[in-house]
Amino acid sequence: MTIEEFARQIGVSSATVSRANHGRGRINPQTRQMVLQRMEELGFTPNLHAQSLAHRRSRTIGLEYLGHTEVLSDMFLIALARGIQHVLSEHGYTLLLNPVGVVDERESLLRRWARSRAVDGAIVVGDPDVSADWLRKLITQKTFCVVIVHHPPPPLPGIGCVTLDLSQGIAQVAELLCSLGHCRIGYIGSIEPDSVLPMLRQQIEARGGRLSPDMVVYAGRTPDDGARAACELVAKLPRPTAIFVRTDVLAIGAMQAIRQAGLCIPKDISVVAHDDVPFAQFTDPPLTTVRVDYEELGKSAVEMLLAMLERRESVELHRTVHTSLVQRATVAPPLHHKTISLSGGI
Amino acid sequence: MTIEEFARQIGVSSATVSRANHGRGRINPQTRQMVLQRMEELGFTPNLHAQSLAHRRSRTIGLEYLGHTEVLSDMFLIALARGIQHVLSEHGYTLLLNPVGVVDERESLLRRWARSRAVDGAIVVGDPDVSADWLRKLITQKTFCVVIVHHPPPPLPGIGCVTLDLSQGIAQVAELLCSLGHCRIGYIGSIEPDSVLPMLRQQIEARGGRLSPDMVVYAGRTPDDGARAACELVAKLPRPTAIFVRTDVLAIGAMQAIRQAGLCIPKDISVVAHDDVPFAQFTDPPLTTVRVDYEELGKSAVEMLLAMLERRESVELHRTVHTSLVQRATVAPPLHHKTISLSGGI
DNA sequence: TATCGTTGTGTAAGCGTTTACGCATCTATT
DNA sequence: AATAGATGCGTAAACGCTTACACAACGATA
Repeated sequence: MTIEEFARQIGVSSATVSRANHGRGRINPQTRQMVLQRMEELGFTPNLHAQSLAHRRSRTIGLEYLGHTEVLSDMFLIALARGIQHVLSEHGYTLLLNPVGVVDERESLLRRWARSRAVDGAIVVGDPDVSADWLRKLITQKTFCVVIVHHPPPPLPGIGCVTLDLSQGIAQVAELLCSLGHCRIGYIGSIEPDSVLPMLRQQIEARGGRLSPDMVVYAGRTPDDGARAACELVAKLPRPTAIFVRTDVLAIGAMQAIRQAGLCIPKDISVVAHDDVPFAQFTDPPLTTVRVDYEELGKSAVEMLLAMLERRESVELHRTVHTSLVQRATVAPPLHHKTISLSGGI
Repeated sequence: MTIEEFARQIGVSSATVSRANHGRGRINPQTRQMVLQRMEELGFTPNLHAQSLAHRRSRTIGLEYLGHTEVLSDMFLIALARGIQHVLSEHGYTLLLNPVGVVDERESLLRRWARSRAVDGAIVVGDPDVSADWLRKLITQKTFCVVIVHHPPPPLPGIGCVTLDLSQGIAQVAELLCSLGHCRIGYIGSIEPDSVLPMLRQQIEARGGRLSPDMVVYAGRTPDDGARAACELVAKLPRPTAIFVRTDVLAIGAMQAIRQAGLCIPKDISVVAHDDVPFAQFTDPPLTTVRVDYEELGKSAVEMLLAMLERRESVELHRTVHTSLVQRATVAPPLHHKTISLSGGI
C-alpha cells in the first residue's frame, strides 16, 4: 500500500498523512490522531526507501571490522554489536554489519555503503592507522565516522575516536601479582608488536618487581599456540610462579599444558589473562582475567556517532574506555614463600 | 554525485550509465567499458535507496530470532549469521539483523521491515508454531520467508522450511554409549517439553539398553543449573556410568560438579553433550558432543530463500539438516566391567 | 535507391515519499 | 464589516534511479 492509496482511503491527502506521521508541520491534532489510528488499523507503513531518498538519510549506520578473522575473534564483535544495537534501536536507527570474514576484493564494503548512501555513518573497529587516508576518503563522502582503536589517530574533523585504554587493567594485574609476592613472572604474548608488555613491565617495576626478557614468549592466536608457549615457559628454571597471558584464548591452551606438565593452577603457578571472553568464567578453575567491556565500547562509539549525525554542538570527539581486573580462581600466592620458610633459607 | 551529474560529466545520458551498470538492455560494449572505467575513476556509486525504490526490491533479507536470549544463546546465532552472510554476499544481498535482546513492544520488527519494504524476505529461527498466523501475516506482504525449526509446520505457500533433525546425532550417542557397555545412563535435560529424551531412549532401547526415568533430571539453561543436576545425578545409587547433557552450556557446569564430587571424567563417568559450541573443544577434557552445523543450517535456509526470491521454478520448500557426533575425550568404557572382573561377580 | 530490421542512445514517465508553497477557512483585531 | 494573521490542508515539485518507448543511424536486402 502506498501513501497515496492509504490517504485516499481515509479521506485526506498524502501530505497530511506524512505530517501526521512525523508530527512536524501544521496539522490538526485531531486529524493526526485519526490518521495514526487508521494506520494501525489498515497496517500502513511508509516505504523505507522512498523515505530515505526524500530525506537524504537512511537512519542506518555501518559497522566495519578491520582485522584478522579467526575462530573466536567474533566473540567480542558480538558484545560490541550488542552494545551498539542497544543504543541505536533506542534512536530508531538500524545497524548494517559488514559480513565478518567476507572481504571485498576491490574496496571496503563500508566505503561503498557510504557512497551509495546506504549508511549515514560508520563505526570502524581496529586500528586503521595503517591507512589514514582510508578514513579521509570516508569523510569526503560526508559520512561521519568513529573509530575504536588503541592509539588515537591525529584528530580529523568529522572523525570521532574511542580508545581502549588497557593500562588500568594491566596495572591491577601488576598490583595483584606483586602484592602476593610473585617475583618470577612469565609473559605469553600474542602477536608482535605488542603494547601490553611494556605497560606490564613498567607497572611491575614500579612496584619493585621485575619481568625479565627471557620470561617472555610470543605465541600466536590459538589455544595450541598458548599451550606451546606455556610448555616453553614452565620448562625454564627457575620456573615462573605466575604467568600473564595476553588473551583468554591463548590462556585456555596454556592452562591445559600447565596441567599436563603436572602442575596445579593456582597452587603451583598462577595464571592471569586478558579479555574476559564468555567462557573465561567456565574454565577450570575459573580464569582470573582483565575484563574489556566491549558493550560499553560500542555504546560510547555509537553515542558519539549519533551526536555527530544529529549535528549536536560541542560533541567531544574523544572518549576512552578503561579495563579492570576480574578476580576468579587462577591466582594464588607463590609456593616459593612456603618453600623458603620450610627449608629455612635461600 | 547523482547519476545525471555523472552522466553529463562523461558525455552520455543517465540511461546509458544505468544500462552500463547492469549490463542489461541494448548498449555498445565499448561504451559500457568506458562508463564502467569512468565510474571507478570518478568514484560514482548509484544511490541505493533510489535503486531500491525503482526496483521495488532491496536485495536485503532479515533475520529474526524468536526465543530466549540468554548469555550464550547468541553463540549459535553467530554461526548461523555467518553461514547466511556468506551465501548472501555472493549474491549481492545484505543481511539485516533483528537486534538480539531488543524486543519491540508493539509488533515484530521483522514485520515492520517487511511492510516498509526494508527486506525482500526473511529467515526466522525458532519454532513460531505458537503463532502460525504470525507467518501468514508475513506472506500477505508478499515477503518470502523460510523458517528454521525442529518440527515442520503445515506447508504454506511462500514459506520454506529447514528443519534440524537431531535424530542421527542422538542415534550415534546411543550407539557409542551402548557399544562401550554403558547401561546406567543419566540424562540432564534443559527445558521441558523435550523431544530429545524420547529419541535417545528409543535408540538406547533399540540396542537393548535402558534409560530409566529416575535417571532423568531437568535443569535449565545455565552452567549452574547443569551443576545442580549433575550433583543430583551422581548422588544416586547405583551411580550412572555415563550422562547425556542436553546442551554444552549445561555440560560445563555438570563437569565441574562431577569433578568436585571427586570423580574423574571419563574414567569414573562419561559425559556426552549436545551443540558443539566453540568452547566445547576447550573444556578439560575436551567435550564429546553432538555437532549442530549452524553454518550449514543458515546456508540451506538462505539458498532456499534466494531461490524463492529469484522466482526460480521448482524450489523444494523443505530441507533438513542432520547432526553428528564429534568424539573428543569425555567418553570411556564404564569402570563397571573392570569392577566385575576384579571382584569376581555381581 | 527505397525498404527493412538492427543497434545504440536519449527522453520522459514512473517508483513512494517529503515539504515548500498557495489557498481556503477561521478567529481576532480595527 | 473589512482586514489581518493563524491555522489546516492539498497540489506539485523534488529526491535519484530504472526502463518502456521513440528515434536516428546503420548495414543488409530487394
